[in-house]
Amino acid sequence: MQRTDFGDMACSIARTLDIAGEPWSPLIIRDVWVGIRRFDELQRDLGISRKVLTERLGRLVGHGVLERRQYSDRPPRYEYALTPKGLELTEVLMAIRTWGDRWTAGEAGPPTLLRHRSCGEHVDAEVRCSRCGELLHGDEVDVEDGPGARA
Amino acid sequence: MQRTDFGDMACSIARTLDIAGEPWSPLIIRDVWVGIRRFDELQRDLGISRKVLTERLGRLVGHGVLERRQYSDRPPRYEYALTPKGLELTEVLMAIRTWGDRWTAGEAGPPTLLRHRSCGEHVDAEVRCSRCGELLHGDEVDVEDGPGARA
DNA sequence: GCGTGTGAGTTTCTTGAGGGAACTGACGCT
DNA sequence: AGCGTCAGTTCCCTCAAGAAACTCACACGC
Repeated sequence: MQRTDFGDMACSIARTLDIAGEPWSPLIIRDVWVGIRRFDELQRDLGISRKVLTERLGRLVGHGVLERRQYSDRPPRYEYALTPKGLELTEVLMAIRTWGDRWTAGEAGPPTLLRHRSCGEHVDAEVRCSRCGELLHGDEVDVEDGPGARA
Repeated sequence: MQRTDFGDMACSIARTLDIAGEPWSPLIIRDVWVGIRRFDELQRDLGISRKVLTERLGRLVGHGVLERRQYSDRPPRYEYALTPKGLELTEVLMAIRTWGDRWTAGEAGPPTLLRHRSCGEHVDAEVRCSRCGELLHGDEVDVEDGPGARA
């Protein structure tokens, strides 16, 4: 958790960051997404401190992004899985990945490829307009107050 | 900057977070995007400490996401603007906003509306497949190693 | 039954980033 | 001369991140 609380700002970006924007949280979600679900696996893969991992997992579970479930009774063992809410966050992660591939990959090329099962191809995520389907660019939209403004 | 350096992980998400994932950075980019470009405006709007704002702006400029330019000669006054690299990050912000609207807005409704100039409507950002154009869901893709894996 | 190993955390300690508030410096206004 | 504005700096204090050791419940091999 950051020092400042983003959660009660009247901004969906700030509120999302409050849930999943702290350092490590997006990477934890990415790992769970690609199948790294157990505490020790996560700790090793990320190089995160165990204390912080505990705290982040608890927070993400608390916000309904991850679900903790027991996969062994004796000994008691747990793993984490994405909830539907968490699964939708992967769309944001894919958009981030597109940007990172474009602007940070360099000579070596992208570290990962995404294969879309329904079309079978290597694909990228694109951000498009929900009405006209065109690519949505930041300089082609106007941000206006919505009903939930000034919370 | 976080304690741990995400920049040299072989992951476009981690690298992107290293550039723009620290606390406050996405909100600074959002503000510049919607026209809040000056130091004092940003400080007031976000409630961020001036020290941290200075540091974040410098970092974002250093990574080529923002550009600092003088808009007055005497007295010397500066403002910040998105570079093309920074402007593309707004697509990520719009995807984040979609998620936040869906999962955090509640009764009051979304704090902001996005009007797409080319179609004139209030729209949302959707994440779609670059090949087949379908909505791209996290559970419909496989993540494979790319050429830049294992950096 | 005893030592070893494993998974899933806790605890302790140290360091350093974030928050707050005051200060600086160049200039404009009256 | 004095006040206000913008764009930062500087200072101090607190609290979160990192590292490493410790705990606890159990399984396994001998």
